Amino acid sequence: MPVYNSDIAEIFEKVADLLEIEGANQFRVRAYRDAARTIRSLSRSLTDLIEEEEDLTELSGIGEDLAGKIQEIVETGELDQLERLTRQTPADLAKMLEISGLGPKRVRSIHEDLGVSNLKQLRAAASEGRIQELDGLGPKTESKILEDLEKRDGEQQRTLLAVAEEFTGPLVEYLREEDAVERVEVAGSYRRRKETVGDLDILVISDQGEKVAEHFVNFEDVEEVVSQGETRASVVLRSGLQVDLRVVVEQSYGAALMYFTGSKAHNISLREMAVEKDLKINEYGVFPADGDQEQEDSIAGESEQEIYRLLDLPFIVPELREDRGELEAAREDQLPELITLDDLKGDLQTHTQASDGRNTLREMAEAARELGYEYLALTDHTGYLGVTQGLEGDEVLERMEEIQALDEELDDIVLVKSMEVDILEDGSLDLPDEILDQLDLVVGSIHSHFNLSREKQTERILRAMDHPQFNILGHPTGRRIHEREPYRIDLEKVIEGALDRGCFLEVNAHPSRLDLKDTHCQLAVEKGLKLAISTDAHSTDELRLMAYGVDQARRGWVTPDDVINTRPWKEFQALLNGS
DNA sequence: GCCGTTTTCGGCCCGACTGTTTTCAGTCG
Repeated sequence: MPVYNSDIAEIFEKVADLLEIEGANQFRVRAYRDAARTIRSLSRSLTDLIEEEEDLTELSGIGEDLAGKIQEIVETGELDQLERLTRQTPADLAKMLEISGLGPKRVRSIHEDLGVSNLKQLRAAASEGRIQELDGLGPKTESKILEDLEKRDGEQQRTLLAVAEEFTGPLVEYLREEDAVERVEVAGSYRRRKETVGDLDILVISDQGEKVAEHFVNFEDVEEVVSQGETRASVVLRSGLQVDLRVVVEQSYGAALMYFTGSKAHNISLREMAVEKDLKINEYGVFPADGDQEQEDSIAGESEQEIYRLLDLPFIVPELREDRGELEAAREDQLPELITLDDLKGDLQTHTQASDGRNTLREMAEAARELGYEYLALTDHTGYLGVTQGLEGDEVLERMEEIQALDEELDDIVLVKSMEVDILEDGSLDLPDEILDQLDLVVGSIHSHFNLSREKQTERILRAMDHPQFNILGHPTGRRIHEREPYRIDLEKVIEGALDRGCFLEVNAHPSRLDLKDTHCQLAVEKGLKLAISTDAHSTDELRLMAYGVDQARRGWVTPDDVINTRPWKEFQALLNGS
């Protein structure tokens, strides 16, 4: 049973929770959390790194001790320290940390003074009024705990970026209606273009914070006001999405935008760099470390550029601000020139009415032409999938003739004869060779037998890529965010296999797929593999989803050169033919 | 527990809001 990075990160997070409740040194707790974060954002598996005898202490936030603990987890699947901790402190206490308003101190006191060890007992204690008897806690906190416990039944989760965007427009527009509002920016993971957002972080420039906060909490979609002050406020919308508002004056715009964009890890690293230069960064600006904090003493803060410059760094785009090596790269002037939407010359996975799409071939072609594409691959499904009414045998050949005919008619866009071919359980392709030979582009995808072992699934994909006509592996891990886990594969082997065979991996741009994900893109690029960014559009409207694929690729450090469909048609064609 | 162009010991990002207090601890982002 292989141990995954996420397993190790989870163990470290549990250790951190329990240590925190025990009242351990906060910096020691932070070390475990930092390590967990580093591990989660790693593109390579720790199991492999250990196998190759790499030095784990090279990783940021991993020292001798934690490297040893990682080794222990990889070898035994568990961590002795965690077992010991759970004997002292019930592991269920950690769940109480998730209740808003409860941190380690309060959880500890509730446990020690009331004997409460799990959420059920917490609910009982709260409804019996025993919580408010404790020192430093009162009736308000108690009723808030009860409220949160009730709400948890409908488990809140992160919101897809594309869904969050729907809520953002009207809210931003509403904020602008208030005269005191000079400028509105949506920051946070939204600005970093993360695939999901936990909440929305909105920055407003104004010198009348209180007025703006008041206007904000009166938005028609607000269900609950969590907090409200002179410079910040938090609300929960009817959709369940939390929105945090922060108001600062113009002179602090850059500092506040940086602070509110995050990531938290990136900001902490920046602040540490500032400390080394005897400076202090907060959301109002950059100040001398020991000086006053009056606004006029600010050395920088109006723009993000200015703050980076003060730290001898070039501007770092929000998508890279994850503390995943961007600061080191910036210091060495090695930041990648990231791909943009404009770089793409074509879409390489689309569907029409011929299988499960909504529009006709012609409608798709015209929509792609309007987007300014040079080429478009029409990749309807093959027959294996009953539900999608894929094409078989002669139908495929007829289809290719249709594509060719329309291609000849339209002289300003190339229509690529292609199919999304099912990869069958044994790794063979769902079309006979003589038909595959007729295609200009083959996208191979897995749509069945998701539960094979990691070895078998990897082998299946490698065998499919062995076929000389195979070009692009569609949605390589098969995940659907919040809906379906990725199938188990050894992605590193798949990437190396693709390199060996002259194949490419897809970055599927659909907002609920985004597959490859950001760290996978980064791994592929590091290994020198080229990617295809495709929408998997099932209608003309969905061709516009390309932007999400580009966002994801940018988060994965992808440059235009790393992507095959940034090439003009002739070059692209040559690339497919392996030259 | 990690880490080092002042350090191998002594630091470790920074501020707002709430609820409970009567000056602040705890929580949160």
